[in-house]
Formats: sequence, structure tokens, C-alpha cells
Amino acid sequence: MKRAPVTAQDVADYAGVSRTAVSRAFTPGASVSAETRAKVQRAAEALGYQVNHLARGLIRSESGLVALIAAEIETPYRSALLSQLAQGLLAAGKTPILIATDRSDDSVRQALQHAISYRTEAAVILSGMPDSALCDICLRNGMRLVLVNRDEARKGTLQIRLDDHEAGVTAFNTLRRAGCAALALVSSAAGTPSLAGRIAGFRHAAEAAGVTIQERSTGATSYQTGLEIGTDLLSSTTPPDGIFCVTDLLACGVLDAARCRFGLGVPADLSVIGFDDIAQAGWESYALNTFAQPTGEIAATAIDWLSDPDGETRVVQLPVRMVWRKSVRVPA
Amino acid sequence: MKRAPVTAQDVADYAGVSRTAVSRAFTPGASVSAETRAKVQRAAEALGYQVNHLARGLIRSESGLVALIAAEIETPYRSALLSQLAQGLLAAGKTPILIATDRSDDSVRQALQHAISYRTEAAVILSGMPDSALCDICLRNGMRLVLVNRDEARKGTLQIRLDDHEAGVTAFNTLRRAGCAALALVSSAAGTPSLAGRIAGFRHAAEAAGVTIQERSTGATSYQTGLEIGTDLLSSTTPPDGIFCVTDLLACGVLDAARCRFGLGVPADLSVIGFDDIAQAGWESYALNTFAQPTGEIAATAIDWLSDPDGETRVVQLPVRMVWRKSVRVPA
DNA sequence: CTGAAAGCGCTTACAG
DNA sequence: CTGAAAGCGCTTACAG
Repeated sequence: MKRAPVTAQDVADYAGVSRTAVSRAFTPGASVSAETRAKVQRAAEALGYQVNHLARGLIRSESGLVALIAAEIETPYRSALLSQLAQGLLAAGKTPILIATDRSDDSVRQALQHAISYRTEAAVILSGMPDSALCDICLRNGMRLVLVNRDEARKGTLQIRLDDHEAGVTAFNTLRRAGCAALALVSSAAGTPSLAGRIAGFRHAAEAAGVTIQERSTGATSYQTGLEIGTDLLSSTTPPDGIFCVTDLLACGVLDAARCRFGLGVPADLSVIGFDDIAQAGWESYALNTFAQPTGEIAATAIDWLSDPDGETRVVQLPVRMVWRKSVRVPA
Repeated sequence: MKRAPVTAQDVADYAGVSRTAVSRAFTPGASVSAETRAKVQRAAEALGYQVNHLARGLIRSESGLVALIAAEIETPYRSALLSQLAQGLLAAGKTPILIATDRSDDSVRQALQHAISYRTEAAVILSGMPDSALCDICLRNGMRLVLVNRDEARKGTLQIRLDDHEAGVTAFNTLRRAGCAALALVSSAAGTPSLAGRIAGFRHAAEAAGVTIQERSTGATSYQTGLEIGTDLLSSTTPPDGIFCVTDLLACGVLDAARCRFGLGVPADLSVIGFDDIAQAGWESYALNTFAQPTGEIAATAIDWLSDPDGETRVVQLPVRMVWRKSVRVPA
């Protein structure tokens, strides 16, 4: 019972065939007689044999591995996307490796090197941004790269992004149309490209409309930050009556500050819009108007591109859809 | 720029040493002169070389891979545990592979076979239960197994579980002490060992105290189910004033049913206790009294055992701690 | 400290 | 259809 994994040779001996035959029995479309294949299959079953993908990957130089690189994977949006990616990859016959980072660029660097070590066929990056040099090394090592919600383009990669700017504009217009007079924009200190896009969109729309808005961006992109900023905003002498939170987590915090701490009615006294459409946005306590991240589509797009042997440099911009619930006043 | 990964031979040529030297330069503690090592390091840097772990794993017969097998990985508790596990594994020098299942036993079977294919050194199972035969095959292939919150013991595995029964008892006592007269027990149709344990504890305590309780268990273990059961329970002619939900997700649903649909005050009109201590339990809208899953400890225990070369069959029962917030009335 | 050689478990031309 | 042989990229005794 020592660690003595079953090998193709064992199966060959047991079945009375060559190990070449065993190999072929496990290769779809290889030329083996049905009889031999059956014999091998029986032997494999009896011995509990599984092809060693490490060895197979080595010789075919395709490991079947795909690295998923992300920070804060316990977060609702992140885990939802990861789930889609993992399931899609598995369904496509690939095996996801999970590399948790701390969103620093150095952390992505390590993650990518890690991925190279395992000769992953690709890496899907959800957090942080690798520099060009690193990307080149990956490419040179035959690795495909897909960047999700990252901003800068990199040669040879697939970049999937949303129309964040547009969402910011829509958020502004929606709040105005709801009759909100004092608008606020809530963000975190993270400063990732997608958050920046939403902020810019909202700002531009406000400028174009000639209205001034309050802005807050401190701390992590979390519920806690939303709670703090919300409390701060609402206790001012000129509290906003319409808030766009760049993230649902932030929005939930703002909503709780409004309701639990100030006894405000939503949307009667305050309208709030979020972004991501995490599960909690649909919970009755929040019933948050938000923008849906098309996680399924993101995953599908990534996997399609990876399945295409000659996927060239590409940027895919996915449309973002507003989910209307009950946190924004309906114009009379 | 074809997929021509850099090899140790390339580095050797570039550095003007043998490929044995290259290998040694990347093996901690190997006997190489500092000079050679430096030369190799420089060459590797210039070429963007990373040791091929597939090949190294093959020859050392230790892949460095650990499979994480779980269903519903986008769920708060699950993703929190996965995050801890992934980070811990990475810190311990292991690489996590993520296999999403659908919690059916057949799905775990496939997952495990998948793991064997990659010669993972271990598999951590969070969902589903492999049968004995399968466990044996894993063991025979030199794979370690850790079962989290699974019930039955399997030879050669590490089993980590919580004192679910005790939690059920504590929930009952807490609700009684809070003065609740009509108690209900809310669960799902999942029937996993941990849920069953909590149910049993609550039931036993009730029987011992001679009080009858209402029970509901339908649907998935989700917010939605909690909302439905809560609505159903609260619209009866004899609504409960104290509810133990076997899971926080369920509890959040019940809480929302009570507040949003029946205008009930919590804990004034209704006391609720959950289990898991997911992030949302701490959000102000819920402020849920619950039992904390020691995810950090679970991960640490698993990784410790995996790091111990001769980890024998073991069952570790972790204590579960009640987190007191505001969803249970404080006895006068 | 260093390198030539054997071997990890597989696959894939190459003959038959 | 089948098997003996070479080779994927690495590591590790084995000599020197």
C-alpha cells in the first residue's frame, strides 16, 4: 500500500498486451482493435489505472491545465465568475489551477511564473496586471493569456471587458430621471480599470449635464467601506438623495447605513444603484438596482478563444445590462 | 514565437554548463558552486526559463498538486473555505487544482479520477462522498484524502468535522433562554451529514425538554428556500417566535420574509439563529446570531496533515463558536 | 563540484 | 492492427 501508482506497464502485463496498446486504448481515434481496447479497459478497471496526465502532457506538450489567477476569491462577484470559469473549463476538458493573489503586481508575477512551471496552456487573469515583459515570457513559453476587466491591451492576449463607461452614464441618467437632486458617487481606493471606467462615465455625464456631484473613494471595495462612506455622506448637512456605488458590495453597505443607521426609506428618501448583480443584490432587504456582470458570457468567451488554436490578439467588449429592482424611485 | 517553451538544455547551452548543473541550480541544497548557480540563474532569467514541474513531478513522483473538490463554489461559505485552502496550499508550496462538482456521488467519482490523472498528492473533498472502493483506488495511487464535514470515516483519510450536534443543542437552549415559546427548525432537502447533525442536536434537545417543534426541510440550501419556508411558517395560524436555521443562507431568507413580508421586528417578534457565519450574517440588515465555521482552522488542519509525510487515519473535531449579534432577544 | 547516463510514464513515428 | 524503439524535460545515482 506504499505510494506505488498503477502504470501503463502494469495494465499491459495484466492484459497481456504491449504498453503501446494500452496507450492507444486511451487515445480516442487510435488504431486498436475493439477487442484489445476492451481487454485493456478491463485490466485498467481492475487495477484502478488512470492515464498519467503529467507524462502525457509532457510528451504531447499540452498539459490540459489552465491557471485561474485572482485576488479576493471569497467575494461574491469573484467567486461567481470563478465558478463559471471552473465549470466551463472542466466541461471543455481542461483542468483549472487556482492561484490566489493579493492583487499586487508582484503577486501576479509570481502567479504567472507558477503557471509557467506547470506549463499551463493558458492563464485567465482576474486581478492585477502583468507587465509586457512578463506577457512576452508567457507567450514565448506557449501560454495563452486572457485578461478579464483589465484595461491595457497586451499583444497576443484576449481581453474581455465591459462597457463600464456606458454603465456610469446610464447610472447618472437613471438617477436624474428618478428625480434625484443631490447626487453622489461612491467608490473605493482600489482604482482598478473597471472601477475607473464607471467613475469616468458618471462624472462625464454629470459634467455634460452641468450638475456637481459629491465623490467618495476610500478603503477596500467592500461592504464595510460602503457602510462607512454611506454613514459619512448621510450625516452631512447636504446628504445626497441619489447614489451610484461602483460595486454592489459598496451599495449594500450604503443601503444599510441609510436604513439601519438613519432610518431612511429606499427609494422614497434615497435612490441607490450598484454594479455586479451579486446574489445579495436580489435579496429582499436590498432589492438593488444594478448592472449585471455577464459572468456566464465572460467565461464562455474565454473558453471559446482558448479552444480556438489560433486565437489572435483580441478585445471583446461585452454589453452590460441594467437590472431594475426597487432601490430607485420610479418617476411619477 | 511558436509554442517552444524554454528548456533546461537551452539554459545549459546559454550558460555553458551541463543540463545536470541547471537541474542542480534549481534544487535547494544540491551541490553546486555558487558561481555555477549564479551563471545558471542569469541564463534562466535571460531566457525566461521556469523548471517544468510536469517533468519534475514525473521523476520525483510528487506533482505538487492538490485537488480541491467542491460543489456550489460560488456560495459564501464554500468560497470562503476554498479561499483559505487555496492560500494555505500555495503558501505551503502546493498548487491547488479546482474541480467543481454537482454534489452527486457520481460527480465526486469523476472528480477523483480526474485528480488521479494528474497524480495530485491529495484531494480535499468538500462536497459529496466517495465510496470505499474509490477511496482505496486513490490510496493505492498514493493519494491522500481529506474529507471536510463528511460523516462516514474512511481508512487512510483525515476527516475534519464540527460539533454540529452540539450546535443544534446550543441553538435550542439559546432560543428557549430568550423566552421563545414556539420553536421551528428550518433546513433544506440536501440532507448532508453536517446539516443532519445540527438537526439531530436541536431535535434531541427539544425532546429532552419535552417541547414540540415545527420542522421544515425542502429545496436547496439557499436564500430562496429560506424566504419560502419563512413565508410559509410565518403565515400559519401558529407562527413560531424562535427559529433555528441550519445555515446562514436559509436564515437570511427567513429574516427577509419576517421583515419585508410580515413587517416583523427582529428580535422583538422573532428570534433567529443561523450557522456558518458568512459575511452577510454580519451585515447590519441581518446582524445574525450564528455559529462560526472555523474556516481558517479547517484549512490549517488539512494542510498540516498533508505536510506530515505519515499522516495516518484521523478524525479531527473542531469546536464551533456561537457569534452573538442581534437576531436573538436578550432575556430580560 | 561536475557531467554522462539511466530512467520517470507516457506517446508516436517506424516497421511489420 | 500491433510492438520495439526513440524521445518529451527533468532528476539522481554513479563516476570522476
